[in-house]
Amino acid sequence: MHTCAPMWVVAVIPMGGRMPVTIKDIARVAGVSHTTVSRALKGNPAISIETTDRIRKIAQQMGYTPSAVAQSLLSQRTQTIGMVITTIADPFVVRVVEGVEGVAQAADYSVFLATSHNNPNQENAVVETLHRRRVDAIIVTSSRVGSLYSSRLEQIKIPIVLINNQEEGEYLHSIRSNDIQGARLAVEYLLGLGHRRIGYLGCTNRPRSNQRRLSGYQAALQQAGIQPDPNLIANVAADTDIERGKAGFHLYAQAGATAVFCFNDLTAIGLMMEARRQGVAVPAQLSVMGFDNIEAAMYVTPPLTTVAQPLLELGRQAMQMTLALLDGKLVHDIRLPCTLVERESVAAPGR
Amino acid sequence: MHTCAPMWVVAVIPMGGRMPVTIKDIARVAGVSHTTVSRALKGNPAISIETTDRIRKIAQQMGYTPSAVAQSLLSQRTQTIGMVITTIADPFVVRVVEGVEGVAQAADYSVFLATSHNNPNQENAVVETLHRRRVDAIIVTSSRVGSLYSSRLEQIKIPIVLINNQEEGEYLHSIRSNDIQGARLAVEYLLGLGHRRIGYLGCTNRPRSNQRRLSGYQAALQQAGIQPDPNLIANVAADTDIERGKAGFHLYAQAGATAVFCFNDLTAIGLMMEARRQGVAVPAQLSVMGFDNIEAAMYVTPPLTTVAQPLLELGRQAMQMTLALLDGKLVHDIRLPCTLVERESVAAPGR
DNA sequence: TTGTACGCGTTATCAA
DNA sequence: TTGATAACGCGTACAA
Repeated sequence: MHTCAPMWVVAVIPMGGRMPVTIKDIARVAGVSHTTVSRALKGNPAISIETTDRIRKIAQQMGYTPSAVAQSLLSQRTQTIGMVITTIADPFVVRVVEGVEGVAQAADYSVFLATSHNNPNQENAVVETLHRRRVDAIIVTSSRVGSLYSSRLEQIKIPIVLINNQEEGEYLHSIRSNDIQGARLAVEYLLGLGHRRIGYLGCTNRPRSNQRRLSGYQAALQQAGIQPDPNLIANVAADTDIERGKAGFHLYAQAGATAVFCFNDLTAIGLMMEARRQGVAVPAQLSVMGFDNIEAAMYVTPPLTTVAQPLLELGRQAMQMTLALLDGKLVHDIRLPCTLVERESVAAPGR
Repeated sequence: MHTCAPMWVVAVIPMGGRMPVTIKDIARVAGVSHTTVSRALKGNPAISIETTDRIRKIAQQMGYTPSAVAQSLLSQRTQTIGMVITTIADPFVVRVVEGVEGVAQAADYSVFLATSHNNPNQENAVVETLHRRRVDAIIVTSSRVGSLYSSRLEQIKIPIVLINNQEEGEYLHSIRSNDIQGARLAVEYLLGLGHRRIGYLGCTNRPRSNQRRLSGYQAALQQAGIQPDPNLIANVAADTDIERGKAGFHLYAQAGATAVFCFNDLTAIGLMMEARRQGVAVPAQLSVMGFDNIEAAMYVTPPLTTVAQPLLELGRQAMQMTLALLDGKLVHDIRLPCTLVERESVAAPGR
């Protein structure tokens, strides 16, 4: 009697359950113990070549993928890191995330994204969640808090790397760009063009960075023999960076600045928008300098002259530092220099 | 004999190992079984009030956090989803991620971020990694491939939600904005202002969306009794959207368009940059219309008139759909309408 | 060369 | 009211 079963059906592989296939499933099909399967898949030389091949073939056909969950439970390592950010809506953050993710992926680490919305409670909550998930390390960007949950972080004994953090901490590792040097760079450039009445438009929600940039600004002025004028310095509280920038227009209108150095690019863009609305030409009547070099800085009119923070590099090195820490290595904090990006929003002061 | 032990030291709580504390550690300290600890922490009414309180206090002091890894192994659920994106550098993607993450966090899900760089191999690799980590579901944005790994996705029997995907798939769920309607909206607006020679500046790396927007463009023209002129249609291959936009300037220069509808905002911005460089005024001589309504569209000069894709909403609803699927509910694909955002890069054609 | 037994941290079942 | 035991998927020490 002739059946229709084709020659090449060697074994009937049962599939179609909802659960992922495990080494036990493979073991059952292959007629060996799950231990043998485990060894075969890892290329353990103790297992005969034929068995290994056979098992691998079956595993492939059954679409087997090892469970990182089970492996983690055993190894006490999840190959996972948590990235705590204020909000992904911040273009500053985006580049940093990009840097972290790239290095992480290359090192076979996966990244949990967790946003805190600059809210201390939520920041505590996400840290707690990450710990529950047993991430191997945590990277935090631009946190205001730090001190708040520090006692908790003492208990969670995993590497913590802070990027441009606003608080100091003993047991934490940090990496940041050199705000002071960056601010000096900006102001020296303006001075070099002949500006004497230079404004500083700062913020209130990132006190530490703001303070550093202000210091750099003041240092550059003093070195040039100019006494900083308080009227030319404004730390504006506002809902958004753009709003802050618009609100800072008085530095030109009232205080008579010929150039304004802004806390960040979005603030600078806001200032330029307000200037245009008021019919003030940038840079002919007012020079505007940003900080960060976000992507949009290239596209605005005029293209924004700014201080570039090495955002991508900040993220990359943060992840590299994390890997080093996970490797048990000693690391020292890192401060990356900023660079000036000359575009068209700054010119010599009008006569 | 008098010892120095102070009265208030009720128990010596051993701490300071590198491993996180487990319920067994707590059980040892409390002098009960780990089962009791588990029950007490979960508020099981079988455990006496005092024992429960005592155990909870100890757990707190020891800084206990349950291991999601162990819980996942048992429950076969990780409360985790994977988000596959091309690159976080795309402002389009950023908003979508924001939407997904917000809803996920509220539902107590964590999000793995995985970038594919629009590279099919890497896309396969990240899907494999996510499966290894036993994510409960996967959300993919703007994938070109889809078909490539579909056979693999058949084996991984978890919900897959595609956002603005470029390929069709049977067993996949999808959510996207209505490209055709959005494009019609744009072109009808231009027609209403009196434009007759309207260009379309498209791309090659997002064939499906591009085709849909082109269709909408053509439909609007035909409905107005205008035969689409092939010279006014350009699908430009370029490294970046900005480059594509610059390259599309010939639609004005050679083909004599009075308005150009661009595939996306960055393309439109590139076109405006080139126009400015060539001394062509936007919108006086050339109207430029974008698509997406990314953040930068507000800041460029002139502010870009564009079609808003509901990016945040796309992300939100994708995650909500995912939650519904995880809940075993039936869902149907979603198409969200686009809206027109009038700004200043479009005007009536010059006489 | 292969299999058995145990443990990772947690929950569920059954027994006391 | 509490405890012992098994199980989730995997890897490893030890035994055969």
